[in-house]
Amino acid sequence: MSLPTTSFAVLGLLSMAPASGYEVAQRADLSIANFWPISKSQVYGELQRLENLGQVRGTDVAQDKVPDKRVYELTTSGAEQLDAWLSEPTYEPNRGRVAFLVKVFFAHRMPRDRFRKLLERYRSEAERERAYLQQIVDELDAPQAWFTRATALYGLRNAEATIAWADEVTATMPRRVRIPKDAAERTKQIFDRIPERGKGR
Amino acid sequence: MSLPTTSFAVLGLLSMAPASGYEVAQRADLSIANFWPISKSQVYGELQRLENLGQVRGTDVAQDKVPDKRVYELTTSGAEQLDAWLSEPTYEPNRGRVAFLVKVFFAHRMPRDRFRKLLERYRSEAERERAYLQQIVDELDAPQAWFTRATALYGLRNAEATIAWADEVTATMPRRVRIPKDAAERTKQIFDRIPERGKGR
DNA sequence: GGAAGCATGTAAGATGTTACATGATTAC
DNA sequence: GTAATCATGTAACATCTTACATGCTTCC
Repeated sequence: MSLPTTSFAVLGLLSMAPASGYEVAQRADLSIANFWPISKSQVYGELQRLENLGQVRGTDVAQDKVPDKRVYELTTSGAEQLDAWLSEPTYEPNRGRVAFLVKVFFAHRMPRDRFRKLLERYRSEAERERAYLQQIVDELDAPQAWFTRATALYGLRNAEATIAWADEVTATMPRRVRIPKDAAERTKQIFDRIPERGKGR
Repeated sequence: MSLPTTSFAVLGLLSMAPASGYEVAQRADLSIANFWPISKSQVYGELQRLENLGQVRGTDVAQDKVPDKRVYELTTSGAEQLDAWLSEPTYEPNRGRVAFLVKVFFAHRMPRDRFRKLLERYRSEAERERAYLQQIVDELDAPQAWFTRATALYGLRNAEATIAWADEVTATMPRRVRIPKDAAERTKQIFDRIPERGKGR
């Protein structure tokens, strides 16, 4: 029974310093949210599960003015699990879902100009993303921040690639495309010719 | 009450030709699975919902040797909904989740060599992906396949970017990195300096 | 002094995945 | 002649998101 990535993300966040659920959620938002967002409720759920599994230990802390809280810290077992997971290769089962590509795939159904607009819009969003990540990368130009910077750089490079892609397809977009009735069949045949991945799982 | 991307994906797949749930699932696997995977059970669920909403119409078809099936087709309303969705800009709420980056983010916890290996491994998976997509892009070099090709190209360009990123970080990886105790605080401060996105939703 | 935000969390619901069921048919 | 695959699907479960609850404090 293996845990999802989110569990290990929570362990990782706790490894920085003990924290309440609220604080873990906040920390997640300020660190890994760009490539692994976690909602508040998920954090609470994970903490409970991890406590039952003996990987974190929670202690109630009374406060006045604000509600009491339960502060969690890693147990040695938890730290071990985290480290084991970190150094295992990742299968990456969640292949990137990109809703926009669904639109592209069926875009022959819409007027060409409209599609052009969509693409432009998508490009501009990617550009915003790029600028945002560029800022972060710049801010993180310090040796102790190397790992964090590397994650931002990943996003940055991919944003750049997305922008380049938008330009590339905009440039090569044909005036009109006739989709034959048997498109489904044809696509099937094409994928049948391709080995290695088309097939299940 | 707006529907998720998956619903529209199913509408799109039916727009190619009427099909049973089984066939829709198969079609999904052979077409959009690389950027929007849908499991069989999800297809059945969606078809039912869409039928209740009057966007598809199902008719039972008896067969011998194989089980009877229910074949679905778009209604006019369904086609309209699909087209409306297609030409709306996409918010893209599911920001790409990349589990590997969680490992990178906490990689200061592991020996440098081990991390190097991980990165190498990740790179080689990206390379396999790249090769796979390159094949598809090559096969799809025909005018009627332009849209499909564009989607594969997206994946290809991103795979290339990922490979380049792996090389880039491998090259600049420092020998040793000391993570200060107050790393969490510092990161917070950095993100506080960055406008526009650090803050929730 | 009312609205918004902070500091805790819980509950309900939507989405997505994995495992199961079943009879025919092809594959070795 | 057993094992895998096809052609239908259903059921159970795990994950993730959105909305709600509550008392204090700060903002305008």
